[in-house]
Parts: sequence; structure tokens; C-alpha cells
Amino acid sequence: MAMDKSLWPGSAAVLVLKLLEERDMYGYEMIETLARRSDHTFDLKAGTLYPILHGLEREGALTSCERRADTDRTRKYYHLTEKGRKLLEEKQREWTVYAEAVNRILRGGVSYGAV
Amino acid sequence: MAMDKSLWPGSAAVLVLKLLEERDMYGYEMIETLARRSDHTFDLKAGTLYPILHGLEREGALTSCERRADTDRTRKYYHLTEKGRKLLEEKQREWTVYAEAVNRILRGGVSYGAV
DNA sequence: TGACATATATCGAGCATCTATATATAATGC
DNA sequence: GCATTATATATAGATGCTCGATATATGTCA
Repeated sequence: MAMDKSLWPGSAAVLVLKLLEERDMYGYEMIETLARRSDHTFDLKAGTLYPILHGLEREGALTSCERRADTDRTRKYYHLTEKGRKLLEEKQREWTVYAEAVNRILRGGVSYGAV
Repeated sequence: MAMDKSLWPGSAAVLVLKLLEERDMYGYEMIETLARRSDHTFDLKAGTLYPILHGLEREGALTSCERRADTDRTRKYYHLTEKGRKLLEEKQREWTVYAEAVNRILRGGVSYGAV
């Protein structure tokens, strides 16, 4: 994950959900896409991604089906459900609140209307 | 931490270092200050903070000494060392990179000069 | 045919946080 | 005078997320 050592946990699922909001994707594709778009800040490991995918599918946020691309090998495509879409919204909101709180602390050494 | 369940790990240490950049503080004070400034996004638990403080002191990022405030009880104040200041800078940089990468993914479903 | 990229999967280790628990003193309420 | 609450620090155990290692199988290129 290039975060010195590991990724700041909790984010991987949000990022995956976000990718699937755009279009259906298979695991390997998500890893590559995240790495490319984040300039390798997110080098998500296969051992991290697949359990997340399985977990999200188990809770109904995703569905999956195998497809054969051209003469290519079989790939497992994941699709975002309505439930997954709501989960994404919720997690995006959480991220916003969290990031703003961190920034508020890191920005100023001053009082923020502090009581 | 109010992050639904747990905090997005890795941040607690940065926030602690940042508070100590401003001035010396004791543990309980940090918990209260973080809660106040973050509007309770960070309700850091004592069981989380003290091990972090001990760890940072062990690696030389902090020093500590007991002080008696007025007629009050004894408090253990922590002080940021030069090493701690560098650690903070580094971790702040990491946060910036990370937050920007997350935002880039969450903002757009579009290509970012994607190859 | 041997190496490498693609593609999915699982298990164990590591780390950070939480919960629970323990201790001790000061302030407050009854 | 005594119980409760707030202040203040500390540790142990449970949980959760990610990583590293490992396994398997196919397609491509030399």
C-alpha cells in the first residue's frame, strides 16, 4: 500500500465500491485500476482484495458472475447492488467527516472556536 | 473513535504528535482536546492513547516528566523531541498523499490521464 | 519449455484500536 | 462521614483489517 508499511485500514472497501459504481469489474482489474489512478499509493494486494470482495458479496453489497472475454480466460465480474450503492454513500460520508476532522487538527495549532 | 466502529488506524499517533507540537500536554488532556477540536469524531480511548504514548517515548519521539499543577494531583506531561518533530512532519506528508489519493478515487469516475 | 503476466483464492502473522479492568486521588452530593 | 463522579494513568485480551506467503491454473512470449 505504500503507506510506509500498510494502508490505513477501512479504506479498501470504499475504494472497491467506488470503482464498481462506475462499471462492473473483476478483481485483478480493480487492483490495477486503483494502482494506476492513485499513482501507486494504493497497491492493493490480492490477499487483501478477494476477502473484501467475498465479504461484500456475502452482505449483499455485490453480486458476481463469471464471464469469458473474447478468447481470453474466465473472469469473475462484480456488480454493485442497490444495497452496495447505499453502503458506498454512507462510507463516503464517513470519509468526508473523518478527513475534515484530521485536517482541522493538522492544519492549525490554534483554537477552533474551542470552548 | 466514532468512525462507525473503529478509527481508521494510523492516525492516532499523528494527531497526538500534532497536539504536542503546540505545547506540552498530559494524556487525559489530549483525549479531551482531540474530542473538542474534532467535534467528537475522535473520542480517543485511554486504552488506545497510553500505549501509543509509551511507544512514542520508547522510540525517542517524546519525553515525559511528572508535574504537580497547583494543589492538583500529579500529571505526566509529554514533550515533543526533535526526533518527534521530524516524525510528525513525515507522517503529515504521508497523510496528505493518502488523503489526496482517496479523494482522487472518490471524486471522479473518470480517467485521470489514465494510460 | 521455461519464465512471466494474468487471475483467483486462502491462511497465518502483524499491527492498531477497542473493551474491560484496575488503581488512586480530587471534587461533589447527600 | 460516605458514596458517587470526574480526573488520571495503566495493562491485558479481543477484534478487525491488511500484508506476506503460498497455491493453482491459463495465456503469452522467447
